[in-house]
Amino acid sequence: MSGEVNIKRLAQELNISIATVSKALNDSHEISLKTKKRVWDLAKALNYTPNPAASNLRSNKTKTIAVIVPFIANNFFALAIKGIEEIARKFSHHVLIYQTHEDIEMEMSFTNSLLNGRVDGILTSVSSSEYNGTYYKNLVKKIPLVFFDRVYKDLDAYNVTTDDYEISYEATTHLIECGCSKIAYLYGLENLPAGNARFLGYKDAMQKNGLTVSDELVINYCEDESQNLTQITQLIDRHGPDALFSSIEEFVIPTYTACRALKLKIPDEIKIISFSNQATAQLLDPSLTTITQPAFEIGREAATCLFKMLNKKGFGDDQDIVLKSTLVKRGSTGC
Amino acid sequence: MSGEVNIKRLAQELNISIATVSKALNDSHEISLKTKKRVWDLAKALNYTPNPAASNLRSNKTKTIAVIVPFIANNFFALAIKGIEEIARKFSHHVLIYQTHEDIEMEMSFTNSLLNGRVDGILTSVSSSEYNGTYYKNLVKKIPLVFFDRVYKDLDAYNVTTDDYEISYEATTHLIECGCSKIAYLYGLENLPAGNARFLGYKDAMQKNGLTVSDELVINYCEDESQNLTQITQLIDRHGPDALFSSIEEFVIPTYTACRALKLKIPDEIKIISFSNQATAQLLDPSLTTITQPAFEIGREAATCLFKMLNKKGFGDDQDIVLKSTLVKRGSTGC
DNA sequence: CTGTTAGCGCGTTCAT
DNA sequence: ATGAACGCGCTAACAG
Repeated sequence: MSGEVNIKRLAQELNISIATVSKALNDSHEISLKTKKRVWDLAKALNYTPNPAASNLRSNKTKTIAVIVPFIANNFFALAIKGIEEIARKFSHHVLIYQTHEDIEMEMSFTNSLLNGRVDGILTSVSSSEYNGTYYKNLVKKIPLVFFDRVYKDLDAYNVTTDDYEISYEATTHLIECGCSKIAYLYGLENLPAGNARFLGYKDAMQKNGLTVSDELVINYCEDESQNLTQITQLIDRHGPDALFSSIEEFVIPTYTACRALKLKIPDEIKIISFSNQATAQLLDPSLTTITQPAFEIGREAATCLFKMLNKKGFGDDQDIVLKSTLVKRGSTGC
Repeated sequence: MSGEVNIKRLAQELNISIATVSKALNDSHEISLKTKKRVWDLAKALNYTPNPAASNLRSNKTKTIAVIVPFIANNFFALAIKGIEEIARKFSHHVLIYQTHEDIEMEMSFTNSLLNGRVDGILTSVSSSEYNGTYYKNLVKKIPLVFFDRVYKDLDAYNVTTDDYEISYEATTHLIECGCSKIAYLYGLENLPAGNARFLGYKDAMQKNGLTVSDELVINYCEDESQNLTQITQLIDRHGPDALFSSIEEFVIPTYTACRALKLKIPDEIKIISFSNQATAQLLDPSLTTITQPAFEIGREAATCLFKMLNKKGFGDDQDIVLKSTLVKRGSTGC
């Protein structure tokens, strides 16, 4: 019944002008309370909701933000998105999702398609496949943008990250204190600041403790998952490390699979530590010592940051928000 | 530079009318190829993209779909969303995400906010907290809607589900063939067809094999996770089942925690089987026998189904798409 | 306090 | 083959 219900319709039924209805709906102070009430009541009765396209067109605001991530089906990003969604709802905004599959071409294609006013702002965790600083340098001038977790440094944009260097340093030191001296490093996110910082934290901790960092003990993540298993198995076979430091969660399954296949006792014969969420860790026995990033909070912080930009409540001059990760010590490091 | 670029601007620069530009951009057959080329070239040169709000307003199409799920940070839904996003991109559509936290009020509030033309269609996996058939009965008349995984039956809407009954029957039979006779059931999604079907599959398999289904061996999922652990521990303590059938992944961690605490050897003293994704199962040792739903494919199928509706390529009269789950047999059932 | 008017950018008549 | 004119639903400037 009743076709579409818009302000015109409300105006007709109430015998007042369209403009008055519009103002009343927006609770303008230049409309009498009596008129407002009449409008509100009818609006509610007819289940009126403003047409978003029309008001976007007019106001240049979409009440929509976009989230661009490498993957959705990933513990970290799924949690981050959850956080973003909750903040967005608090600000009555809608959330568009895009996944790049680590493909920078797709990433650019998505962001470009968002520059025509489809969204008010963008939250992005960039692809690790390649580094295109100049592209983003231009982009941040065109649309409010916040980087989270996977960021581009030196860009005059807001970054929400975690203390990758510090926590890696701490974790490595922990392994050393547990008696390890030959610690292999499973290197992920090599093209990104986060990956580099993690590796640096490991290296510095090693050197600080008089241990040598050898290339032979470092494996780089390979998208072909079976390759990772092979690499890890070979590394253990050939060099017999007494610990494995996995810098990304993707290494956890191949690491455990390799240790099981080689019948290595964890933590007696080899200790393991990994960046990983808690749920994954809880499933392992003996439980894995983890570095857990506050993914949910990162999402919330990043979104909050974006909404501050949108509301032009320009905050301090600090463009970097750094959240703390947690080193959750468990059985697998044996202390 | 150059302010906004819209068809007006293109028209001015080319000294032709706005209408011609509009038609050229839409590749209308009433425009000469020569003119089209000029328009396309300039459009590309100026990086023109149509203003979505304006074209939505005019065409009543948004090229956007909404996905409503209970949780985002959940293996199943994250994978389903991944599938949806991929299909949406294939059809050049954007994807809005909403999470209900199993709250039916929020669910209704979201869907209501989408009825004013913000999206072309909705994909939803409904909340398990309560059943509101009449609400959805009306809703499906107002907007193209596809239910996936968590559906409302008898609604004259398209449903994409899995073979819950059959796979539960199969899994229970497998346990029985492994020698189990006292199989406890961890009941999830009690308010939904999927939950009921899973339970029924278990019950039927039990009865078919002459085993009794006792209330004492059934636990209902409790949102307070610690409660689940307590319940499971007590159940094992008091009734000593020889197998646990977990009907939702959320039961896996408390189940394993309980068995570890009670020092029960899996699978020698107790066998475990659970609905769960493969990644989770791989982390467990001895590995968990799982019922794995094709989450990614469910997402893809549901989205494909929605786009068929949108393109009015009305398909067969079959409103239900049922995908097959997989029983991945592993060590934990001992055969 | 209320109404009139003029667009926002685009697509679609209907003329020419 | 091209253009003029109108309107989608809403907001904002200005008048009264």
